Amino acid sequence: MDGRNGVADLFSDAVDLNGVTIMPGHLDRRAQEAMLDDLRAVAKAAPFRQYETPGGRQMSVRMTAAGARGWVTDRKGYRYAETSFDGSPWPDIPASVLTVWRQVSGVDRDPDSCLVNFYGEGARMGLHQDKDEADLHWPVVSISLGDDALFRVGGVETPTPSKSRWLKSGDVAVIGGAARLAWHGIDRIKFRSSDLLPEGGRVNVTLRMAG
DNA sequence: AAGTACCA
DNA sequence: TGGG
Repeated sequence: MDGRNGVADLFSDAVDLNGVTIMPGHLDRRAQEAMLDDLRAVAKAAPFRQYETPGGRQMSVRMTAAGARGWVTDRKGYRYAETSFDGSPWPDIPASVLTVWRQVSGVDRDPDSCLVNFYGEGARMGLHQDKDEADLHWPVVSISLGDDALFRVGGVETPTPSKSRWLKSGDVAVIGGAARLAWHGIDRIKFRSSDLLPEGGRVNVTLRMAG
């Protein structure tokens, strides 16, 4: 085991960041625009909202989801929920998003959860582990759209030492294998560094098996 | 418990 | 700006 995801070998320009595989420029502009259209439809059905952490602090990132389960948080804790806060089921995961999972995840089962995170000006996400999923052997796939984002990846046991890299629109990352529980976060974005979103900001899509 | 401030 |  070299600490990378096996799928990295299929992509010649893959970059390793503490065991997380990044595929720069995986999606071309046309694919990014098509996916963004699909995500706007998701957000229309299940609007972005700002969640509160169990400690009572507001997250700067706005979130929604698609698929059977979406991640939510409030003062009671983090959890996956089968409905959004208004009680309606999450929209279906768009086909454009599932296509990316099938290309890079290295597994033959489709994800049941697609989290959609919007980073406006000044938004960030502190270092954390994705460990609320029922079975931690499935990978997590992350797709970046819009503004550049400084992605930080630490270790599996501890957040530090960490390495960082600027993610660009169209980059795809796989958090799996030995790095599945790696600490990771977004230090900051370069607001309006991309013109994909006319309103500015970054959309991050993550695919996973939650249940 | 997915937060910031702040330091070099 | 990177990092603890």
